[in-house]
Amino acid sequence: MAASISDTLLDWYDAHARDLPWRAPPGAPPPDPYRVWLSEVMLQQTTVAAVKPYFEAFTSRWPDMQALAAAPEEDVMAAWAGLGYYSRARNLVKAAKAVAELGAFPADEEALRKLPGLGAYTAAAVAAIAFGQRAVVVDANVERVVSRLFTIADPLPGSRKEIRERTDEITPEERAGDFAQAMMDLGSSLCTVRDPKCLLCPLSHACAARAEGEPARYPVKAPKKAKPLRQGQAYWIEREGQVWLVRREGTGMLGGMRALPDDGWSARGDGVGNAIGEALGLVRHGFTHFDLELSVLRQEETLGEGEWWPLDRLEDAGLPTLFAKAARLALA
DNA sequence: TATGCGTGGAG
DNA sequence: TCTCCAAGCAT
Repeated sequence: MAASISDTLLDWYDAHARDLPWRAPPGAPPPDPYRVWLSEVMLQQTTVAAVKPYFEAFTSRWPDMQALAAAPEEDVMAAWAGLGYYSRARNLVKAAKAVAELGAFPADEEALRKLPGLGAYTAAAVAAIAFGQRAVVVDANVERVVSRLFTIADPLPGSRKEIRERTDEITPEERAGDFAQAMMDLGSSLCTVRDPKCLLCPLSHACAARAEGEPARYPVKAPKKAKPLRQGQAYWIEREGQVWLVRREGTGMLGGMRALPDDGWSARGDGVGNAIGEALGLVRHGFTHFDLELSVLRQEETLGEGEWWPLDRLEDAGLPTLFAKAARLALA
């Protein structure tokens, strides 16, 4: 009888696993759940290359859950600046406090799922990778690999139920964490979106899409909408080597992050855009669901509640990328 | 189920 | 330059 998909993949993983800062070698005892959790949250919709320096910075500054739970939220938000999806940082702080309160990291998928910021994927990944439990881990890599293995022709996201069932069928009872990481390594290195490298793939013999001849056709995806263009203004208010920064409120766009004052473009669609001032230039920035053209204007009077921030420490303010671009333009 | 939520790299 | 999209979650 031919080796199972999971056995074949685990053999491949034992030989080819990537060495990553948050990962234990194949077959080794599981790494610290705190590090697994932190890495998994950082990796949500974010590339390994982008995460690495943030993971090193966070684990140096806050080596364990207790340290993170004791950190002021604004420090964590500032340290997250540039990584995107800032609700992750807000939920990170909440989850750290909840775990500190519990006294220990929840050790099963159901309990993990209750922590803020842990959805179906992350709860399963932490349960499998940090606690050695069998869990069905489905991320975008797994969706792609499984769609190809079984030529699942229904478009995403409608095909998620079938993909999950198929993933469950091929997930082993032992080493489910290594299996999940192997699937993700396979998806990122060989079974890639555009140019799958089937000649190097350990699962090509079992792959229906490979047999069909056009594996890149999978997964089929529903067409996406065009992004609208919004326009807005931000204000550069400088005095005696300092700049006026506000902290954005709430859980919406860039919520909790330090920022330049603006005209409300994020909440209203387009901003009010009626301020007069020296035009410093235009910043273009793409968000997930719209593109923004932001005019940066010099103003003299402070706007809203905020704080004077020294220009020579502006790097430490933790400005999200949009406002970091605006500041760069103002200081050029 | 659909929408809001960032950013940087690949092709 | 432009389009796609990555170890998704919350509502």
